[in-house]
Amino acid sequence: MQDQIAKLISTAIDRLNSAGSISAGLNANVQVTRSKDKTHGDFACNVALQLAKQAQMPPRELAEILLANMPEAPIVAKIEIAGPGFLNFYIQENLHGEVLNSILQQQANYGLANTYAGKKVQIEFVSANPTGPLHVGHGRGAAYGATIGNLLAAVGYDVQREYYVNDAGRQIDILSASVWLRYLELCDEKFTFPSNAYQGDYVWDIAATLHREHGDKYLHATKEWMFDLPSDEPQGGDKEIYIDTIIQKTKALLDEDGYEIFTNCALETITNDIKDDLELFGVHYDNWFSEKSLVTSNKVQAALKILDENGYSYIKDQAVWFRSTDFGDEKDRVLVRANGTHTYFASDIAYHLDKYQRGFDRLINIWGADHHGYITRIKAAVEALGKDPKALQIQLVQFANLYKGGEKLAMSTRSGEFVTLRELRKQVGKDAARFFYVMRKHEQHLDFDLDLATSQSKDNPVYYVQYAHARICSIFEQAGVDMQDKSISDADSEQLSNEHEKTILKLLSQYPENVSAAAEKLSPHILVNYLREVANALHSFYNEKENQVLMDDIALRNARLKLIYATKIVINNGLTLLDVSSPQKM
RNA sequence: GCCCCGAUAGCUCAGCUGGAUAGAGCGCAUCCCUCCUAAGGAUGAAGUCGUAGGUUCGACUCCUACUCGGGGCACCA
Repeated sequence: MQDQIAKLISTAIDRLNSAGSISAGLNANVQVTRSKDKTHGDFACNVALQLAKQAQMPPRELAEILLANMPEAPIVAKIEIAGPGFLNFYIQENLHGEVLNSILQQQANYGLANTYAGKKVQIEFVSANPTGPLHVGHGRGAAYGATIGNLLAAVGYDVQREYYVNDAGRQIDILSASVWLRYLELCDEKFTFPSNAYQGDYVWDIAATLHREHGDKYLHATKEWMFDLPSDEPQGGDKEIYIDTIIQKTKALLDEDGYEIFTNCALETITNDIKDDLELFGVHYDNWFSEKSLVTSNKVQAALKILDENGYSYIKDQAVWFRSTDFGDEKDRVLVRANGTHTYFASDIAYHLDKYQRGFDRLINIWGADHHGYITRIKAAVEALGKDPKALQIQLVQFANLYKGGEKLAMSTRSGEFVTLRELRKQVGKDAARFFYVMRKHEQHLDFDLDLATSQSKDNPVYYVQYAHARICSIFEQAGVDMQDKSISDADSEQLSNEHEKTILKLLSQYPENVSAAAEKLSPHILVNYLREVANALHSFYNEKENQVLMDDIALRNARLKLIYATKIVINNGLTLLDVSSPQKM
């Protein structure tokens, strides 16, 4: 409808230009917006204000001329000029009810668009290190990424959701050593656990599995390795140096095969745990990409070679550096350390090269806000590899703070005292968690109120929206009418004439544009706010006594059933995009 | 020091790529079930849109400086 109106205006402008009645040729991108205020009609256009200068005449006068030159259109009831020169469009009354027919026909497809049909987008998100269970900090990225995926699919994109598994590197070595040490403790060895090792209980669990399967096979008495060690942090030493030494000892004592058994068991256990967690959180991936695979297939080497060939790397202090300052970075970055191992950055470069080679039209990375310093360097690398950095979009998600009883809950990963995503899900449920995580703009800090998320009242936005859906189902149950019944789809929507009904009709017609706006801006909160508005309109309608749906006037009753059925479809479609359920009963 | 995000009603936040009297929820005050789930609804009070300039016919929205929060600046990932 907006497009049709925009066309009317463009036509008017074209006519003026070709008639030469205005000295300067007018040139504008016509924007038609929904009127905020009912007294301003359904749609408004400010083009006369924009073009006033070009046309060298007062905006109101220009608006008059445009209006006079506008072609007739059956959908428009009337056009008014208002305020400083706005053109206000009123849509034919009977057209408002048309939206119900299209919703009932399209059902789950209502609101979907094919704007980006044929385009491939990849979204990489969460990608937490497989060194422990997901915690609530990862939850927001997971919810955001999954929802963005749904939204982009809704506007036609072919979406691939990917998790980059950091199954190589130092963190994994720390994990393997941590497991081995716990294993030793299970073998009744006594020593002080390193301060920088992974402390969580899940490490014990993995160690227990290995101990059950292999008995004492990998036991080495404490005195075999507890010598020539630097001091740990609590003793005034460096915890990093200390743990690195422990890793070397672990590798030496276990030899390659034994070490691999510990690493693989830890990785497999934790990765499966993460996968389960995400599945239960309604987050599904199309691909799990292994960092290790980049190493074993020599893709890291290959990527570094390209950088070198393009003249963007050099050797200094026995390390290989990337000349990222050529692309605006504040300093050059190390690719290969003096000790010969490549940095995380190096494999990440290879990973991004691989993504580009897989032929996506668009790449989206979702990172925690703490990684923002990394953006310049990865974009620099992409450019140095000869790829277009503009195809890569990095969305930063700010932190979420949990509140309970008005108190902020603290959390830290390494200490093992964190709230896991699993605990959160068990406490507030998947629906509330997913909804709350995307309720706010992603670049805004999020206060996640656990008490509110679990409360069963209108204060809780999830319940509020879900309840609207349940209420509608309940009315149909009371009516004893099947939603699919022909009497509903054939009902005459012109029966719907009061303010509550009109408000709902208008809102329902706005669903598609809300979906595309949310997708366009990668902003699920737009959809969330919209659904709250729809729920509000429904509850408001419901509470008015004269809006009683179940009544003797069959024509009006059926029209209202049609209205709320369409509302149910829209709420369900919207909640589905958020991976939140639409209960029939509550 | 440099970089990113934020600052809008007492609180938590919207405000659509500048537009017509700045919106919602909570909280507060008053009210609404012989009525389809009160897990709800209605009405009202409440804002110098962080500060100071600038661009514009028009600025919460764009630009500059500053103030205050949060985060980041590794041969960690």
